[in-house]
Amino acid sequence: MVRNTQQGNAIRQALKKAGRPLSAQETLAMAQNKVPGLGIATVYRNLKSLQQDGSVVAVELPGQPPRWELAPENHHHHFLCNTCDKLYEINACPADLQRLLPEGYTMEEHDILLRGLCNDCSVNKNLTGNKKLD
Amino acid sequence: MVRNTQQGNAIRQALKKAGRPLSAQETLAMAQNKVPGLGIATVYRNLKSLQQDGSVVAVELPGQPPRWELAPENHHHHFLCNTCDKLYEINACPADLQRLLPEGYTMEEHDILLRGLCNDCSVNKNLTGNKKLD
DNA sequence: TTGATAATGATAATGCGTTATCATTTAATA
DNA sequence: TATTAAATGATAACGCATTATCATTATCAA
Repeated sequence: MVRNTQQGNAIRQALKKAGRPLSAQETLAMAQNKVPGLGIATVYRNLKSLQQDGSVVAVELPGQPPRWELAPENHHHHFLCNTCDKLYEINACPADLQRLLPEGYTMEEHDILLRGLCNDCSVNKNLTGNKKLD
Repeated sequence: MVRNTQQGNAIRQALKKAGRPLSAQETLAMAQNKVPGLGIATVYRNLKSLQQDGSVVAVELPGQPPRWELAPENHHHHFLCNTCDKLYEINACPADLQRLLPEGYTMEEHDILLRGLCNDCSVNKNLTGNKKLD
């Protein structure tokens, strides 16, 4: 029998509020704003069961541990900021992927990850000393 | 002072002959055809120094350890076969990636990984009992 | 050929993300 | 409210890829 716990709620709300895939540590940090004593084991436990019931999806990245996002409604990709290391959702997809395939190959899925500077980091980069934000 | 060893040669030849990025284990297996006693530590040692001198590049994949390929001449992407798990080079690139970016974002790199069945596995899939190859 | 030492092979150790353990807490039902 | 067992928190243990260790081997300049 599944119980409605403060910790579980805080974790789900963190993912929802973030609106982007979170790492286990990011999830912990955000959910601790609601439940200060929250432990990392509980984060992993909850992410795992949310993934198993289909409400959360793991986003695998090249060369780093997965992040988790609420089960997406639409096909989409991601953008990883080289500066703040946040992962963002990109609601778009290249049109001509099939043409990249060599003869005889069959494409079943595709992973696309764009990297660079997110809006926040692009803005901050252009600020000089006397123009700092907050 | 760098020495020219059978093991080092076998490892470089394996990468060259394969023509696709190899995992550490794949590299070991292929190079052992030339040097049967080869150990995995030597594979890692050589891959690391080849990477450091720039003649080999690590290919990071989502959710799995890296593979290594000879330093590529052209920008390219990869195709991972869902059946044989081999990684292939794809010498093509989508044209319209910039348009995927949200306002204010700056793209610096992009990773693209196509998945599905390679030519060999596509062919084998369509063979019935009495039509087996080799 | 020989001597110095770079490189190797076997394997123990490491790092790190994740999971298991278990005593304690807490949600939910009676 | 008391009861029961699901859930939690602290942390030890695990899995696995990679690296360090060290005795041994093999390269190569003299």
